[in-house]
This record gives sequence, C-alpha cells and structure tokens, in this order.
Amino acid sequence: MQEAALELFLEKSYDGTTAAEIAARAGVTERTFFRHFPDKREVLFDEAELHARLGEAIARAPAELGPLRVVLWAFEATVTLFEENRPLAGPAQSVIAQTPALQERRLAKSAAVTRTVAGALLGRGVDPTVAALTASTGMAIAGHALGAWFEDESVPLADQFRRAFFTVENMPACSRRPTR
Amino acid sequence: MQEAALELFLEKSYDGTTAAEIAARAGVTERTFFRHFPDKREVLFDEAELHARLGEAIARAPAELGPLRVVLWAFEATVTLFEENRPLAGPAQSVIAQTPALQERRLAKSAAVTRTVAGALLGRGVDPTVAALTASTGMAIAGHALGAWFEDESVPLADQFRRAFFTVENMPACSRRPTR
DNA sequence: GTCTATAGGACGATAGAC
DNA sequence: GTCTATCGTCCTATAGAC
Repeated sequence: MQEAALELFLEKSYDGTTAAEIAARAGVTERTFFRHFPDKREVLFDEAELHARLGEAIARAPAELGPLRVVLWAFEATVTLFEENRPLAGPAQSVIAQTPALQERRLAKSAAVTRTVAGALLGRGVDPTVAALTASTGMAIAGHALGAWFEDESVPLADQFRRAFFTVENMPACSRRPTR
Repeated sequence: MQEAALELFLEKSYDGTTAAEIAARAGVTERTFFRHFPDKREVLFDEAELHARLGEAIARAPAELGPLRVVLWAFEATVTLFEENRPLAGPAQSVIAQTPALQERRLAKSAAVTRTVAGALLGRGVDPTVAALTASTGMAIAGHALGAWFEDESVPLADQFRRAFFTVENMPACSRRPTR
C-alpha cells in the first residue's frame, strides 16, 4: 500500500494523486485506506520501529557514556533499519522535499522521535533540561547525517553519524567565544 | 479577523469552528478568508515581523560575539515584539497545544525561523555547519524560554532568554564526557 | 489602463459520522 | 461501506486605487 502510494507520487505528484487512486492500485477501497492511515500523509511515514530501537538502545548504552555519546550510540544501533528501508526511503525523501504538507509532517515525526530520545535519556537519570537539549541537538546532528547519506550513497550511514557527531564535539567552544 | 478566529477557537474549539463561521464573525465571506490565509491554520500564525527583527539583529550584533551569543542577542532584541503580542499569543498557545494540526504548523513555522537564523549567521561569515547547528540549538533554547514565559508571566522574557542560554553555556561538557 | 480586494457559484478531495 | 460536511481551489465579475 505504501509502495502503491509512492509509485503514484513519483509518477504524478503528491497533490495530483488522490487517496482513491492509491487505494485502487493497492486493490482496496478508499475507506480501507483511511482505516490504515489516519490521513493521506501518513502513508509515507512509518517510524514505530525507529522509536523502539532508539529507546531500547539508549536504555542499554554503556553507563560511562555522556548524554550526546549515548545518542550517537543509539543511532549507530539503527543503521541497519535505515539501510533496509533505503530503497523506499530515498524516493520518499524526494517526494517529501517537493511537498510542503509532507515536510510539515516530517517535522512532526521528527519532534516525536526527539521526545522519545529525551524520555529515554531521562530514564538514564539525565537532568531534564540536559536531556531535552541533548535530544534536540542529537536529532539535529542525526538529521544532518541522514541528509548527507541520502545525497551520497557511497559513504556508509554509520560513518556519516560518527562524522557529524564528532564535528560537533570538536567544535571549539562555538557557544562561548567569538570564532575569529 | 485573527481575533475573530481566536475568539471562536476559545469558545468552541479549533476543529469545531468552520472557516465560514470565522469569516461571518469578521464580516467577510468564506472566500475572502481563504484569500488572506492560504489555509485555516495560518490565521493563528503571523511571524513576518519576527523574521525581520531576528535577521536584522543578527546582522548588527557586535562582532566580538560568538555564534550562540549572537542568537541570544537577537532574541533579546525581539522581546518587545513578543510582549506586545502576548495578550493574543497566550490564548493562541493554549489553542495550539490542544490541536495536533496546529502543533504541526507551529513546528513548520519554527523551522522557517531556524532557517532565517542560520542564514543570518552565514551572512556573518559563520561556517555553514556551525551556523546550522547553532541555529537549531539556539531555537531549542529560545523555545524553552518562551515555554517557561507562557507558563509564568511574572518573570520577564528577557530574563528567561538569558537564563536558558546561560544554562546551556555552563552545561559542563555535556557532549563529551560521562556526567557522573 | 492596470492592479488589487471582494464576492459568488461550483466543485473535487479529504476525512469523519453513521 | 455509504453518506456527508468541510476544506480549499478554479473561474468569473464588480468596485475602487493609483
């Protein structure tokens, strides 16, 4: 069903494709479509597994890691998930990039993942403010890495994650002093 | 027109209020409503001024400030804007908090502001990656401060901004080492 | 004349009620 | 599964500003 939708979005466009058409191609009725997906946009987002994997990985990360390192560890634990979905996710990204309504939904999904990450950090005893901020920062970094990965398939996602996180860690006190 | 919408949203609810009702109360037709606002959600968001103020302030911030300090400087320059809008923004926040569709739109608006901030930092010659990350972090901090301000009107917004930013600056290497 | 704001009617699609 | 309301768009027309 998601595949049928993605095909149609690529052939025509998101806005030019009706929910009825998606349903027809998938061999179900329009009503059934809206039973599975609360709205048309959801057909491109399926992140239940990601939440589970991240939450679990954060809980099980080595005790000696600092908060942001924990988030990196967790994202490293999700690379297989992303790699498995890459064939569908790549085209999906391009559709999303062209559709404001979908970009909005993606932000909402990203915010939900951020909450999951922050919650999992809290579960490790991290201070609430630090947890919230680390989650935001970590998501921004991971998003950056994912963007780079979608643009250039040749460098492995795990490397992108590590590179992005280390860039931030080595950022010379960017918060405090003038850069020049 | 925005006022009419907000009144109705508070009386009934966002979902329970039709665009036609808003238009009627504002003394225009439904069609006119949609000419001013591309969709129903936009009636609660008006951030053109914020973009302008932030962009300008970042451009004019003292040269000796580091990137995150520049962002703090810029938000300090917007407190009057927020304070002026507070009477409408307060109720608006509560409506948004109860409505998923509006939360989504707010995230989109916030992302747009983030892009403006990142762009303005670029204009100061800040490294692109640092600019993007500083903008994300700064927005997360500012959002935190604004949230606190909406919850407790008694402490001035400027203080909330400074407090939140300084909390981050003084966060002892939260990125790198274990916290304990 | 041109450009902009308002209005009217009709209509397809989404999404929710029954 | 059927029915229906609401959102949001398309087209056309009128009135005023400049």
